[in-house]
Amino acid sequence: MHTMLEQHYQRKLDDAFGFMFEPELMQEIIRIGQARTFREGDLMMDIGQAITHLPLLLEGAVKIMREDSQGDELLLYYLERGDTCAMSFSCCMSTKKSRVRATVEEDSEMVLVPLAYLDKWLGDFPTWKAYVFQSIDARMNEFLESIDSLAFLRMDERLAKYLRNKVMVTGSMEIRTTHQEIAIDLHTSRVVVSRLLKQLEKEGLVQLSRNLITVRTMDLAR
Amino acid sequence: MHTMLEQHYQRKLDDAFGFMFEPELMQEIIRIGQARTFREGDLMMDIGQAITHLPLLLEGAVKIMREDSQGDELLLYYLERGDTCAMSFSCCMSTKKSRVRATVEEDSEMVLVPLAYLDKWLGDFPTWKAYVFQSIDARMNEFLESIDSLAFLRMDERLAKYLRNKVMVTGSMEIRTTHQEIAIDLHTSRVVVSRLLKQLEKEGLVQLSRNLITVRTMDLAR
DNA sequence: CCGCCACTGTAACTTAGGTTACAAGCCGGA
DNA sequence: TCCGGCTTGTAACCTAAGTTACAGTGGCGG
Repeated sequence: MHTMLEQHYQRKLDDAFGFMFEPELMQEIIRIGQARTFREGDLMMDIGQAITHLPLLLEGAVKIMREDSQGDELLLYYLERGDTCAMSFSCCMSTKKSRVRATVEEDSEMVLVPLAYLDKWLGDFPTWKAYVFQSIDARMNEFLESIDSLAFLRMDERLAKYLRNKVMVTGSMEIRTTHQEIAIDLHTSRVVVSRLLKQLEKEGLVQLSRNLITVRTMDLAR
Repeated sequence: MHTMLEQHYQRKLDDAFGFMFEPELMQEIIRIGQARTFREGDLMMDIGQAITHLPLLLEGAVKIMREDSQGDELLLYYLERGDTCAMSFSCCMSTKKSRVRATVEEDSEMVLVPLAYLDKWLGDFPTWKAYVFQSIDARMNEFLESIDSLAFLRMDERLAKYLRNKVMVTGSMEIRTTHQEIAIDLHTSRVVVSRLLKQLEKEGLVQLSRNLITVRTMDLAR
């Protein structure tokens, strides 16, 4: 049995989705959804794990990664406020197993909706349908972006793009991370990242210190 | 004004989609769709071109490629009988511009449905909805496959995978193409392809001759 | 305050893959 | 039949990126 979302979450839900969903759908989400809070570093979903709910992100950031059989990883994209996992839609019709890993990048709040409702709402709420297809579109674009980067860019360009993206997602020019972290996200080695970062520093584009990269210009290469 | 699909296409439509769509939907497609035939090498759709119709493939194969601003290309996947362009679904809600190039790999027949009907049918026909989401799921999987290959495989493994895939799509162990063609699809250089193919030949996995690669075993490197 | 550990810098080396160059074979058309 | 263009093979070379090794440094816990 369900209890309605508490005020705190209702307000945030409204901030993130109120402008796009019709009131009846918002009511439905409040009635059905379960609120969840995650802390930075939490593993929200792993590869192969069964998908049972759709997350609607109210706050924070979630990092979506791919991993191969050898344990090699690659960052795909971030989910932010107003986003959801577009792959759940199609999973819900077929596999129901996650093909990606989702870890919490910044403390996050979200509302979880059981998969069963997704389909029902498609017919009931036009704004839900629009949101679903818009999410799928956004994710397909992210995939194409990833493919472009991997196929067409050199590592220094991928690094610059990564930093730019990180600034966008966090909204800060101060990137608090280690070279090792970046190496994992880009699927390269720490030494390579240090080398290329040092190059960017020599060009005056960033400033390096321990656990911190300060971006000096969004003009980062290109 | 529309004329109904002629018998020839109706039969093929039934072969490719009859088992999955309800009769009312098949009737609707026959009433609305326009049949088209393309020849090998034809450019069906280019990047930036407006999307107005959804293609339902009855026969043949269509190669989907990505291109960057410098004109560098990369093969994404093939569409075959029973397939459709999943990206059109989401395009239809937003951009309406193609982000990929579609060229005809083998002479193809298809039925084109104006985008306006996609949305309508979603509500009217459960099998259509299932097909749409299953197509999206399949394409997302292809994207993840591409990303995995680019991020985690060496060029020799990507080449082997490419050849395996080509055998699957064409249903023949004889691959009629040039090293240059392969180089474009994998976004590498002809010399590299020749080098690696020669290696595969030395290992007894393929046999090379002019404009022809004969695959000797589907065991092509794992 | 000391010692440890995580993080960073850098050198030296290796390797995959891209580039240039050229020779030779095949094939179709004049 | 001969020419020219497309295709393939291969060598020699270059560059980006991965690897190994090690030194220095900053911060935190004991």
